[in-house]
Amino acid sequence: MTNATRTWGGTTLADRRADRRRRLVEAGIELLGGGDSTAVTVRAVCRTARLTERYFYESFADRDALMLAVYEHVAESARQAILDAVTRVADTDPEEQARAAVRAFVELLIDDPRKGTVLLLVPITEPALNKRGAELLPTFTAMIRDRLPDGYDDVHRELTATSLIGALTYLFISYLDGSLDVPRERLIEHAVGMLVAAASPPDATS
Amino acid sequence: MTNATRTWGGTTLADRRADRRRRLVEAGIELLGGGDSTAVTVRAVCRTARLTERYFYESFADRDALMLAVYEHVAESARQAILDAVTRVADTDPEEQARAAVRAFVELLIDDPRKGTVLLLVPITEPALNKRGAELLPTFTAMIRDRLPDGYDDVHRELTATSLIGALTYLFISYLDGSLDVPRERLIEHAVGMLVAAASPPDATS
DNA sequence: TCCAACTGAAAACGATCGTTGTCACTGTAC
DNA sequence: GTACAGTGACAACGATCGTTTTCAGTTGGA
Repeated sequence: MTNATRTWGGTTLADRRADRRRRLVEAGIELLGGGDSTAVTVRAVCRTARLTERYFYESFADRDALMLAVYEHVAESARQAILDAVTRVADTDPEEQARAAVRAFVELLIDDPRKGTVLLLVPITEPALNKRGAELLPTFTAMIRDRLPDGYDDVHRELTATSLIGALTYLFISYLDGSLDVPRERLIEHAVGMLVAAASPPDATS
Repeated sequence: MTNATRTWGGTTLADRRADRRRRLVEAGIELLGGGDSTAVTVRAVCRTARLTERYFYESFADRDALMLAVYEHVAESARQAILDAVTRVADTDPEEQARAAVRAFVELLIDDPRKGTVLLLVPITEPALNKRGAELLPTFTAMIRDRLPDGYDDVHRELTATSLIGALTYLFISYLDGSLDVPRERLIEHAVGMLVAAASPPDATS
């Protein structure tokens, strides 16, 4: 049996367990960030984290549990980054808030492209995440749909929100893998422009 | 040694070989259409095609060769469907041509959702296709980029074309997996509307 | 000091995969 | 009818994977 209070090497068991878990998740990000989810084997994760398989199953029931934890960890950091950026400019107009959100997201991807890959590519790639994991994009879609003006019917709002998320996702993916070679500021401005245009109420157009 | 002219069961060797290859590709579409590329094992393909492994390697050097052939087959059918639809209305205005192209593509997806999955989802999923196979989306992107009005600079056109492809792709993916529950005609009209709006020259906007 | 908890490395197990090889059988040409 | 190309079912091989187990060493509390 284990003893959570007993100290070992200056730390408690719970601390060491948490540290090992953190290293495993970080190793998962590192490997999953390469874009090839088949490279994320239990052995590779353990080797990257400099741990043995025994400690893998100390923190995760199976490989899928790690996948889920990795995705959730990255998604949570993205949510936090966006939320922080928006609340930091909560007293400005909606366009400025959209700009702050997009900028925070893009800078997160640039600071750590692995996270961008995990966030945008892996939910589609990995069967373990197809069902339970890929809830970030639908969440964003619903957020945008609910912020669209009332001038349109529900179908139009759903179509517009879905289109926006698809456009933003593909923009970021292309920017990440280098196939979209544009200045960062132009990318941000374009993304913000689409959001703002969609948020403005309909006037003369159909 | 083989003898291509000798008849067997009323057909020549070349005919039987071609027929077996066709059945293998069809089995690949069937399995890959499920969205899980790991389900496409050599054994599963052969079982679906009611052939044995020996005939698999008669037509394909290895598993990746089949993957490529499946993708190319589906992509070619999509290209043909779009091209046929556009040429059929070659004498109408560009908006009507865009409508015909989108309608042809959407109807292809509806007639055979497996093809839509292969076309839109698999190039990202399957490592064997990440490099060589996924050339359909960049091709479409370039096609759209070159058809955008001259009023913008190259960066804007690149951003707009990429956004459009991303939006269309995600729209179709969402429509295919049922998460975008809208009437088919609305989907087509929305897609056409985006294309037409992007193709119209800039006026008062930046 | 002694014992039990903890650690690290690696072997082992069963499953599945891609790929190749074997073997008995069937239809066709001569 | 005999030899042989073609066929179909399946075993076999080596590799890799997820997962479990073993085992020798190390650390800290009693």
